[in-house]
Amino acid sequence: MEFIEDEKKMGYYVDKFNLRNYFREDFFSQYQKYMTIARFSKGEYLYRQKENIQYLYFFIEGKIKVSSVLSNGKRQALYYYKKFGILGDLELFNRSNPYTIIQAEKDSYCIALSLAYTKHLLYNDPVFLRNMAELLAEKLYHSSSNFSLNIYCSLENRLCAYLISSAEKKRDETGAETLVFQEKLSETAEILGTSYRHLHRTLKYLKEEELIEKCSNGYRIINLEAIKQLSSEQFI
Amino acid sequence: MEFIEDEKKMGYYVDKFNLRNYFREDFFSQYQKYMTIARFSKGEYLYRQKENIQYLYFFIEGKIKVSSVLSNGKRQALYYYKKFGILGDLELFNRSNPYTIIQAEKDSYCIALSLAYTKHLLYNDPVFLRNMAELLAEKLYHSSSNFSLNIYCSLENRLCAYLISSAEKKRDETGAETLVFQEKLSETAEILGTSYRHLHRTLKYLKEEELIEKCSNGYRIINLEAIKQLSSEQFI
DNA sequence: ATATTTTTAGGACATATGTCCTCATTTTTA
DNA sequence: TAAAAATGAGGACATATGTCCTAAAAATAT
Repeated sequence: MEFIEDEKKMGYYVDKFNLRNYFREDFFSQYQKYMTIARFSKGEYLYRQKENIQYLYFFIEGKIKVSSVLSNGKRQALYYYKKFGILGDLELFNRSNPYTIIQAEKDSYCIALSLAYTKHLLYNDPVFLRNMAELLAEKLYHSSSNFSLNIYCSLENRLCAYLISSAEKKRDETGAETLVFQEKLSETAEILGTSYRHLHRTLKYLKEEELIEKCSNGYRIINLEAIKQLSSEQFI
Repeated sequence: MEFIEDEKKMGYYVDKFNLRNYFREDFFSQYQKYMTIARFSKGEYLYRQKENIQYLYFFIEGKIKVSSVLSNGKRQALYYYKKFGILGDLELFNRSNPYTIIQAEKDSYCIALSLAYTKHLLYNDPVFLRNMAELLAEKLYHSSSNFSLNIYCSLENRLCAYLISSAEKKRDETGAETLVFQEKLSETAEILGTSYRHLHRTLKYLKEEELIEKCSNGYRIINLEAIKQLSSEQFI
């Protein structure tokens, strides 16, 4: 990690992502003293297992992977940060040391809030604490849903849910707008907790059933309704 | 739910479970005005989906099941409250309405804190908020670990982890202390997210490998080391 | 432009797990 | 105590998913 001193850019981000909203208004100037822009190179760790947390990060740009690690060395990807988000909430409040690794997948930028001199203030800042509780509640809900989804639904269902959540609108040759899925398949397999082989097999089924079709750089969704039905609309 | 007015018992529980520690000391008397003992009959719901949360509960006694519901009507048990714990944290902070059902499995007692008149105070009580954040962080960590465990480990591994966590010390005929697992198998299958059939098959394997043995009212662990090894020591 | 690496594609086979049954045993209810 | 219901036990078979390989296609480096 390297720090980038750039007050102007910093101010820009503070406004863009409404960072003031995360804290008590009258505390903010205190916190601001300990905020810097941080840059992580591809592959670098933001937090490692059993390390004490030193910074809370507001993710700005790049791509960051959260995964848990098993003793056989395998990693289960839990989440990817691609849009704005907060990193370190779990680590800040969880006293036991979680077996989680957070690593930059691309060069990434965050706003780092050093905890050394601000922790006591943050622990007495109800706005911040409420935001953290909401964030954690949201992540918990996401994690529980995911857990149930994994237990009850076959990969076909989970894949459909994932297709919907990560496909993006693109124009095809004819100029029509369609949803196209362009993630790397190995990464998708990791997120879905399955083998590449099986993911591929399942994509083939969906192709054969004409719900998706292969296109130059990914898969195009051609029967969105059917995919929605197969996906997590499993949840009431 | 029925309320039980019993100031004496209430005071006893407040002390026994250190409920004062969950709040700002000088706010506590305010909260106390809105606390009562609540009794739920077997089968009754504490929270249902899409209902607004009215009480935060401190679970005292009985047994309460948390589960998520899929559209096919199936429920995935997520957690059982058997010892002291707090209910409603997720519901209090999660704005979206989660697909979660919380139901008493046995007649149960809680201390109910009505939120109608205390919410604004709780939202400005850093001690409470910090406790909630810690609780949510712990639950999130538990849920994520569970998720990874489910994805990477076969039922044999998960079952071993569960055996360890829920077996209890008992004396056998000779007076020696051993660990005995006495949960209902159908319930265990639900928690582990598997079919009764497969759970049973897996217990049989463990029996054949002489890690456990059938005893009058459950299974006795006879090779704890081996079970530990198969279990979540999967986690580094 | 060619060589090298990464990604996509899929065959063959083994294993984990689910569904559906049947029956014995235990617990609960009448 | 007898009848009914719940729980435990397990056979047979189908399906989901994993592992291991091999090869084509695409992306990247030399």
